[in-house]
Amino acid sequence: MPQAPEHPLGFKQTFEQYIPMKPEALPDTRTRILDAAERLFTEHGFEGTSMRQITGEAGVNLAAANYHFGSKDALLEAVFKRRLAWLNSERLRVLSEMEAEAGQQPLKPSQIVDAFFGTLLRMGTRQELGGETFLRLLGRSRGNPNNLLHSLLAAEYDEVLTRFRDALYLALPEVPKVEIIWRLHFMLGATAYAIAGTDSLDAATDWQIPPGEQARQEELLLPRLMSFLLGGLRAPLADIRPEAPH
Amino acid sequence: MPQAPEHPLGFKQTFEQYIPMKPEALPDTRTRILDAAERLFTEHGFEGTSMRQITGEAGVNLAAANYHFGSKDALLEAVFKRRLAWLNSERLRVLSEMEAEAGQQPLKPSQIVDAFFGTLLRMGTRQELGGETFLRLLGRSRGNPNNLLHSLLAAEYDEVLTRFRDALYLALPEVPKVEIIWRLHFMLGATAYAIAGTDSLDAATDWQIPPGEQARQEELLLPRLMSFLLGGLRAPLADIRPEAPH
DNA sequence: GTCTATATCATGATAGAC
DNA sequence: GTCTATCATGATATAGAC
Repeated sequence: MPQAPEHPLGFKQTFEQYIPMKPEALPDTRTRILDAAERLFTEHGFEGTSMRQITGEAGVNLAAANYHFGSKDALLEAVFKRRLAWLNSERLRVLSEMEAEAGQQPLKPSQIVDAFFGTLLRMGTRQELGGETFLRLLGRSRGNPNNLLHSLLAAEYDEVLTRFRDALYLALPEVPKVEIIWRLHFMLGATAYAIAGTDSLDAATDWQIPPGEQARQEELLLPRLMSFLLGGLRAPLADIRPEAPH
Repeated sequence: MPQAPEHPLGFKQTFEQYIPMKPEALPDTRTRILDAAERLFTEHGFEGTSMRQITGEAGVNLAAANYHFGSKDALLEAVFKRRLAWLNSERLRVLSEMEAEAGQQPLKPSQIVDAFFGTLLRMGTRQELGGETFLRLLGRSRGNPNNLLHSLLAAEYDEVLTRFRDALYLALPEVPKVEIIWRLHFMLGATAYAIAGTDSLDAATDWQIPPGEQARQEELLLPRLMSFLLGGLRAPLADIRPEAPH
């Protein structure tokens, strides 16, 4: 057996986890950095992750990250854009397809909610799209006080939120528009929290669910979330004393 | 006019913002540090805030913070415990009072939900309890990957969540317990998101609400949130093919 | 209890050889 | 495009005078 190469141990181990069989199947440097950053931002947050950790896990040189992305901020942007571009265009595609099938008929609220939130949750099962890792990262993004991240999200979500809001207006003509906006926010919150999955916090709050059941419970998240969201979306309106007509 | 004292400019300005009239009304050093940390953690996050910023804003010396709290981690813990101790004991008090009034009758779900989430939102209107600032900090805490914070929250929430979960079991005997747990999570998420209030993100998502209306809309958050939460809590159960009886 | 001064270390970024 | 070496900065924490 040849000796292990003289790389520092950390580098070698990390490098090998990317090439279990064929070295030529390694993703390129740029992609390896994005993958490592996605995973580490999810686990330790943006401020809690250093460029050295990222490049160490990716098995590339520190300077390579700055060569490819220019700065840590720009890397964060690239991490989110890679996934959100797919997610939001897929959401729009599904919604448009539903509308085309329905012809002049208005869509059902459950269809719209599924096109938005179901598309998101199903993305979490696809490894090539970031899977659970990106889902958790996205679920936590609102809690992150990073300004760059918020303006990025605002820009990436602008079109898709407008489209889905308008679809809900049409599907629920009897509900005041301002109430639909509020409830869309509440739905975003319930979903973000559900996918943010923090082990230590969950350990204390997932009481009474036997460990063997956990995996099965996970795959039932979508139907449970859907029924909760739709119940909230169509709940009787709060009794609000109007000062101006709606 | 006497010359300004020879303090560095930053210190003097920060100091004066605490004593508009009577110097003897200044909170003590410990409290000033807690207040400054609470505000800065809310605005820039834990990792994004330095001890120098905190002590600078509090108008105290850097070494004083370490003298009083020992470390930055311990300061974070103190910031949360100060508010959560009040909040969760108040929640338990309100729930117990309701149960005593109801005698043998089960509580209505709306009472339980209000005791938990209404107590939280009403806390946000009381400046002496941290007001909006602490509410936003708490709303973002799940997105924060800090391990210390999560174990702290898990410990602080353990008792109160168990009590409210059990109260919901009694109030909704026809709903399987596992479904109640899921829906309690969804309610936590919708509420956390609603109070996390991030200006730049809200700017893009609070579409179509005229700026003059925003303040009035804010005070209507509670009834709107309550009707959404109750709608979700009591929604028809998802159609899940059971493999084991509940 | 509060201050000054400082020890010690990790960070993001870059210069310049190859 | 990738490396080594390094710079400049800012972080937490503490020693020790008062």
